[in-house]
Amino acid sequence: MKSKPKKKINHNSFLLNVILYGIILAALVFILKYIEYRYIVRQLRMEVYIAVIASLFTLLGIWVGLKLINRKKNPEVSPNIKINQTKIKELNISKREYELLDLISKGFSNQEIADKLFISIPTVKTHLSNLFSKLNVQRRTQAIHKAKELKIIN
Amino acid sequence: MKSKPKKKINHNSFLLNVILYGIILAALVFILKYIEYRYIVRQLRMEVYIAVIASLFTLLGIWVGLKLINRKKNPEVSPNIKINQTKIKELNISKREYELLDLISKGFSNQEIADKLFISIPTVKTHLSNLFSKLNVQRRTQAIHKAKELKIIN
DNA sequence: TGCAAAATAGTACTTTAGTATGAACCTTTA
DNA sequence: TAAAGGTTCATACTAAAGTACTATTTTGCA
Repeated sequence: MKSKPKKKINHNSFLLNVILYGIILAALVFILKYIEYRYIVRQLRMEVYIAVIASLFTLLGIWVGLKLINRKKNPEVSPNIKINQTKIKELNISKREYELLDLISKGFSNQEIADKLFISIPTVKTHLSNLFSKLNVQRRTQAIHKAKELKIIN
Repeated sequence: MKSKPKKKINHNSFLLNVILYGIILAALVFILKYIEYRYIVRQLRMEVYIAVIASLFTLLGIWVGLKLINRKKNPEVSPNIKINQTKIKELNISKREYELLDLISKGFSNQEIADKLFISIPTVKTHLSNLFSKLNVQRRTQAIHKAKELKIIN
């Protein structure tokens, strides 16, 4: 085991890990077969045999599960959370309102939003006013804070 | 299997899951034993037998691994990033100014901040005005956005 | 101890934000 | 086709935020 040449894994390729897992699995099967033929009385110790295999492969499975999770987590870079679309619908926030919510969270003023979206300032105010009601807040900063808490914006 | 009374799991207790896993494991072992005595020619199909057990328990292990991860992940709430203290010093943001920055990011108005810190509104405005200069912004929403980008607040 | 930075406060002003109300217009759908 | 929801705009307000000074008091540190 120790004399086995180290396989260097310097990039997190999914395929590599699958292959590695396959090799380990195959190796374990052969080891078990080997043990079977040498030490185990076939009929009597079946339960033990099963338990050993089950435990080993459970651990392997846990390891694989953790690996898979890490693969998913790291590329997130963490500040980007999946947006809770359900909550948005639940609060009856319209597409346009959500658009404005996103813009105020980026620090734009009503004037800048109006220019950006080619609408008038009163329209911006109307949208925001409605949005604030739906979020149950009074100020844009509160809206931003609450929206982040509810995971409806990043 | 289908007639089995549903076990309602309404709280995510660790112990419960461990017990549940134990039960499932035990059940699988028994099922396998049963299959063994009925359908499998003992000596010849050993490899198949091992493969089945290994696969099943690997899947179980993956499931358990994912469960364990979820238990660990959710309490993280994830948006908490390490704050870049260096950047704060670099921008010459004072302790009080940083305090105000944190409060505006939580949606508080000048009046609320004044009440909370037992200072006057003009003082709040002075601090914020100075803070905005240092962050090179004009509005509190911009300040919040920029501060998050610079990782000096969460 | 004395100085610089920080914290506090004030006045006066401009700008931006937010509320309330009414209304027109456009899709979508019952 | 009429109702409903969404988007748009307007007016007239009030409230909050932000700027630009000046000035006093604290406080940390060389």
